Amino acid sequence: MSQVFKALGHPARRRIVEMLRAGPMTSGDIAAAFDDMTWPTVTGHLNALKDAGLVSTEREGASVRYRLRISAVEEAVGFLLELMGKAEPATDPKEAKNGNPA
Amino acid sequence: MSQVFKALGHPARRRIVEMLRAGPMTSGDIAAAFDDMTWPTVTGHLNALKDAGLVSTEREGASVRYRLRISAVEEAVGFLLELMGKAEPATDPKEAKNGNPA
DNA sequence: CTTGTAATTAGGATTTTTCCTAATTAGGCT
DNA sequence: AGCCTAATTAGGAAAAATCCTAATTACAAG
Repeated sequence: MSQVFKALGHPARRRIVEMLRAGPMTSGDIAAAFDDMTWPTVTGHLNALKDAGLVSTEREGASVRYRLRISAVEEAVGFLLELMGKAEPATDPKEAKNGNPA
Repeated sequence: MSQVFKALGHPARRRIVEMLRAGPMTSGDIAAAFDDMTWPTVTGHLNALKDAGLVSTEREGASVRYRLRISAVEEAVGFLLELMGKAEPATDPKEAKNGNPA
């Protein structure tokens, strides 16, 4: 969970996931959209997003396609909605930490 | 927006906002809930949350009460829902503070 | 004013993040 | 093979985050 929020804490990475909302893109296309940073820097951000589970990759010939993983977004949404009182805490045995009188 | 996500990227700070969901608390009560970090460290986290707009403060005698600011949470939710295709992009006057209709 | 409690700020050591250039891996093509 | 494009890794400098102890501010009560 920390990694997801941390990943979204950087403007460049938010911009990337926004771009991916329209559909998968290759590293090159993503990197080309940033004229203010180098390709390796973009790769670094993509790695951060991947480590957070926010994107997945598929190789396509010489290129690599990055795809948004909605399920990771849903996790974060769940936490926030719960914070707003609009969702119940996950009754997962794993992460249930708070006694929530809903 | 970066500050909100960054703030939520730390487990201690997520735990604090979760605690505040039940209602406002004083610094002392919050700090007392963390036996693994010192009071100044907790203050640091509270400052981060405040800078992000996630909490507000009111002095109450010698104590200071921290209150969760739902509106900041809503902003973040808006971004994520939009990412999931379940909400329209905010009518983007640069950085819409509050004016997000439904 | 002095003392005690609540809370924050100051200063600094350590770790992590960020972002560059240079080098490298991976794949396609002739 | 050799070469070109696509993409990532390596290495390191600079900046930011983390978290401590010590000092300080804010407030209430005697």
